[in-house]
Amino acid sequence: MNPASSNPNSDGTGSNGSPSFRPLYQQIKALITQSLQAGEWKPGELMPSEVELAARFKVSQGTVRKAIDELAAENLVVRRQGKGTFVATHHEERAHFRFLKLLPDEGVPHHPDNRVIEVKRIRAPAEVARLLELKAGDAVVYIKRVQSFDGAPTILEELWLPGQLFKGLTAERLVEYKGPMYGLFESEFGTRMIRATEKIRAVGADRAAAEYLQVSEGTPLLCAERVSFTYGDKAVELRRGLYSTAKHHYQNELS
Amino acid sequence: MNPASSNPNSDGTGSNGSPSFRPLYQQIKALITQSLQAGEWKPGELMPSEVELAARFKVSQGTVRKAIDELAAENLVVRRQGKGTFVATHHEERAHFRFLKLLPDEGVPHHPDNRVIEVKRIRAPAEVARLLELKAGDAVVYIKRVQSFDGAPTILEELWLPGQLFKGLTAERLVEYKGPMYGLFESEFGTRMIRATEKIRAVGADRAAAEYLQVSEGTPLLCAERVSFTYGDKAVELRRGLYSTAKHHYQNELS
DNA sequence: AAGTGGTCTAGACCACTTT
DNA sequence: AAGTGGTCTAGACCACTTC
Repeated sequence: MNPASSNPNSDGTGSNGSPSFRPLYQQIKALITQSLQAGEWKPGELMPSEVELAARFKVSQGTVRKAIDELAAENLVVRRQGKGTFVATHHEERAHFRFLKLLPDEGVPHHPDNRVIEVKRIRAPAEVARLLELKAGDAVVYIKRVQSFDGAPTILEELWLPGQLFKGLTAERLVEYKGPMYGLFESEFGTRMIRATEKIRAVGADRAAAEYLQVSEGTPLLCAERVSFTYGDKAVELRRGLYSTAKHHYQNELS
Repeated sequence: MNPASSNPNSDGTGSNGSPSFRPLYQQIKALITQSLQAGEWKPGELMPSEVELAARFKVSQGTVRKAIDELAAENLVVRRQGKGTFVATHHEERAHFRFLKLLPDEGVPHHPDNRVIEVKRIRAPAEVARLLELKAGDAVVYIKRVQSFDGAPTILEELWLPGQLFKGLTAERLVEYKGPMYGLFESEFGTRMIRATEKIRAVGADRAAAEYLQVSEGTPLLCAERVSFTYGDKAVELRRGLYSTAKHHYQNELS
């Protein structure tokens, strides 16, 4: 029999009954993504080999390969030649700077020191609820913190997280935890950020911001409003950061 | 004969004599890139089909395919099923907004109106020369312009371009030209921007900027310093933009 | 030596566009 | 009907890691 004639799409309709053509490798990709989301393999863990997955899904290795290629391009998994494919994790140096875009004008980038100002549970304001795709009044965790580089306070950040997903999150756990916050979210709360959108503006420091960042009132600051998403494009974090750009800048690549 | 045994890399050294392994498809990719750079196929034009290229380079279609896949991922070419592969061009709606990151807070994005303030040829200041990888004192074209959305001046931009590459560039040609500036550079000067890096800061409007953008002095503005590159990672543009972010924001995707 | 991801090939067929 | 890019397969071999 000809190989391609065993393609379940040969009848012109996808296996879901939809009339439009859906490549096999994308269906496989969706299945693997579901397993990732369900936690069948945890962040940092080794996934089954391409050969195993091909057998499991009854497709050729090349088809599994193409599915994993896309997952790797989206930073959901990491391939390592000779070792295998691993579930991506925020507990890696390389992942840290993908979401920390503020770099020093001179010198090598390093991790900021964190000072937690406030953690509380509140009802979501309308604007927050809208961006997090919640109902107004739903519980959210509110976090306020300041990050410093070389002792100089540089980032004033406020976060809003769906209360449902972050039940045991307290100031203590946030302070205790060493490493990036997304690592904490991933390990302790099973919520993995995979992409985000940011809207950036220039604003003047109000009195509170000026005090936290030790600048004078009215100093121009970068204001970055971030909405982060986990699997299935579900919004799971709203973050508003005020960046002092006296000795740092927001680095971006256009391509 | 076994197919793979005809791989010229089988001896463990690349055809360039380097000791490290270099996949065939990357060599093909480099050859195609050279043809793009040399202008063998112009922006917007149809390229040879995968079958033709495979014959030309004496490799399988799959190998050419993988090379073109990467070129498409880097936005150097555009694939269109049933039609062929085309050289990417800035004369397309889709390309415009890849380098125009400032979007309106509300409503649909549209193209700005341009007002050219100044065009002159000068000797490159040290800082400009450094970023453009020129010698200090080399000739550069300096451009200053204001861009408006709905009649409201929003972007004050200064540009520095290597004089060598932009010999006939005058204010007249800049004003006459309809469409995005990168389109002009591509068609009239044979220089195609393919990627850029930006450093973004918040600054206060100085007196000149305040006047051009019709805001009060000291108003916080986004300052975006862009270095653009053409084939071979050669820097070909320095651009410093001041953005009024009262009704617009810089939109970015993190992934 | 065995297992993994990575490369390359050859061939078939599908989806889409144009003739 | 013919040509293009897109998908899928099967098989071989390479580079790298581990045992």
